[in-house]
Amino acid sequence: MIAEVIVDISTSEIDKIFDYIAPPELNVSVGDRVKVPFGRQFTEGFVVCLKETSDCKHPLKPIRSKLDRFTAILPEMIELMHRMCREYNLRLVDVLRLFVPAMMRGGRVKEITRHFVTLSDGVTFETALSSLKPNAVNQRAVLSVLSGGGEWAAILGEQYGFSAIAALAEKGLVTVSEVTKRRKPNVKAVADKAVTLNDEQTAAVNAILNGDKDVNLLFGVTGSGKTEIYLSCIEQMLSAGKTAIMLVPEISLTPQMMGRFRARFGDKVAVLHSGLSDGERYDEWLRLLRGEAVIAIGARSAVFAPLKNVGIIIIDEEHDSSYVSENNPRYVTSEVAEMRRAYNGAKLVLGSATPALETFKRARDGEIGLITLRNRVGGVKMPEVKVVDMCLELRSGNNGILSSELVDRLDATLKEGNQSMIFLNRRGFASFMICKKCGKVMKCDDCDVSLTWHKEDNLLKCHYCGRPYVVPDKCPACGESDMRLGRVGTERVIEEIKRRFPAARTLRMDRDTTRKKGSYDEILSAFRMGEADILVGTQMIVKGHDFPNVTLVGILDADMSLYYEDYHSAERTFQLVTQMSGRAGRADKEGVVVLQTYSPRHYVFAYARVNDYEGFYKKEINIRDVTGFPPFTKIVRVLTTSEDEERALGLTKEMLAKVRAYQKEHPDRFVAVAGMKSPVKKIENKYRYQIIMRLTREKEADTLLAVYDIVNEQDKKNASVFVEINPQNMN
DNA sequence: AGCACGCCGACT
DNA sequence: GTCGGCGTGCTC
Repeated sequence: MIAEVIVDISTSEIDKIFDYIAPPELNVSVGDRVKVPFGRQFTEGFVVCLKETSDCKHPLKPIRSKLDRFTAILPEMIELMHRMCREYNLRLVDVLRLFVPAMMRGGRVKEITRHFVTLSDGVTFETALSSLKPNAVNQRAVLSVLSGGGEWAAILGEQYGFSAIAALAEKGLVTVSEVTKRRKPNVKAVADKAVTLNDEQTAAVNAILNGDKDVNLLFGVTGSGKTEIYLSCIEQMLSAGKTAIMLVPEISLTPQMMGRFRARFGDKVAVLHSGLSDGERYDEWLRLLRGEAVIAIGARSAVFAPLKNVGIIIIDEEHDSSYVSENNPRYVTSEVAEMRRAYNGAKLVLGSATPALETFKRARDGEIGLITLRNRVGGVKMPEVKVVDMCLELRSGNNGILSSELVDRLDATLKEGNQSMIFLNRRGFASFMICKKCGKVMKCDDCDVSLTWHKEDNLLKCHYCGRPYVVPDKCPACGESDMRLGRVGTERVIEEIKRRFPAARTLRMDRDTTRKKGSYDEILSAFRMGEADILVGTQMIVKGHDFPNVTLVGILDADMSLYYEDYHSAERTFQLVTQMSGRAGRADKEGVVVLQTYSPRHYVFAYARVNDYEGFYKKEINIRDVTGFPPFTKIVRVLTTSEDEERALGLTKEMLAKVRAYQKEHPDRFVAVAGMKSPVKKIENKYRYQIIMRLTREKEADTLLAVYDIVNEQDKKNASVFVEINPQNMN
């Protein structure tokens, strides 16, 4: 028997299938991890196929051994690997590595074994006791503990001494057995109220499970009870003997969220997220593989959960950008979910209050089902949104960060004893240029996208067509010379608040204050417990946490994401404002949102103010259509990195020439092609150059393959090239 | 990724 | 004369 093996070394030169002899006594099967001789050493590898003959010219070497007692990779996942490699032009190994816990590779797995003591077979408490000397006090004590069932040797030993256990074992009265113990993440179940679904929810569950579409968008405002629908769907799938995968954004994987699943499903749930130790992660993964757990809940990588017979995959907050992995094996979670769904004939649910434009378009086009939830559970009202024009503030003499409206409301909220949240929209490192007087933002004439300031050459550049612009010394619209680069920090906001409200207790949450593990939850629970009046933070305070006493939400510099250099910016801003608004107010307390902007008349705010997603969608999708951006086109970025700048530049130029030649042959397939330095020129001592192109829908799959071919045929010594479709950011 | 093979400079 | 520099080529 011949085994096709993929060796666990991540280099493009080695990323191919190698044939090995599979000795019959090893009983190798597809999906096993094996140790194989490779060159002059031994390496780990994955068996991806078994066959009778090999067409390899060299003599084959035999597989040395199996690495695990179980088959680590399901046949379904081997097929998924091939599909992902084709789709995203990835390395086989890189994809396989996604399928197994990192700790398993390189022989680092340690199953914790503990010694468990029981009375030996055929020995009763009484007979054992009678055979002991009366002065064997500790041995007698151990026996009395064991009469009520077994106990861990560590616990018995600590209390009565290990010699007592050894003595009893010596006499054959007790048996010490090695038991593998699972490290279970500490998840406390929270009280799971027996909830009866309302009519809308019942209809949704029915549509998901029995509707004519296998993929459904569950579109419902925050608070419309989506989680309850998920739980109910999963419950029904389990009783039909199927398994389930529940995906949530990393940041929403809070103890409360997991607690709810644990309360409903107990040990059938396995949790997979970055907060687990390697050991916990491995054990949870193994519980899924062995079928001891049948629900996987986790962040995007949980889409690779080793579950057989998947009945339903749910992606909550479907629009969240964390579902697209940023680098190396780059994949889009919903697309992978669709592949697994198709394999198993399962259901796929995409849930969101603010779906990605592309998803909503698919639903409107009838490609996937659309299930709309119109009502909030308990009839909670959406808060009132006040849009404050910061240009007016400036003109009336307030050039601070906080508008007078926000200051007044903060004051009132403090006096009422309620809490406020202030959200600072500071994303990425890119800076745009804005006029402090009229709010004019520098944009590309060709692309209608904000320009980004490049420090090294002091130029404004368009990230989509590469066109450079000179930094203006005065505003082209109003002549004002006070142009600024947008960017404020959370520290400055806190300072400002301290200055105005010395008595207010504040908490700050951003990347700096949450660096330490667990500090994220600490800050949030401190705020929930009322230990502070005002929480100031970046993106991370946005996600679904319930703070019953928050009645005021301030959004500073809403323009920051509006004029962020990519075409998503309006969509992102809408999502942010909508979600942030969802934090203000509860059934018994009405909430207010103060939104500060230099562009008060921007259509995003007009729709966000009244929570009109569909209105926003119609407007935005039309703009995308006219300007030729996704979902009507595909943006492809070919990023080349190398420690040698000349090498990166040379490779980029070479590939650019080939792309241009291809473009000449098929002009109808391209909107634009440009080559440039990456906005962040150097990361980890590697120079970065990129080619950005926009593909029309005309034979886009073929064009993409052609681009992959151009990349793959390049000699990539001392450099690496990777292709990204619709990148989330272009640093 | 490793590791060997291979062909040129300063050392006991 | 040798030890050792790391360029490049191969791994079923």
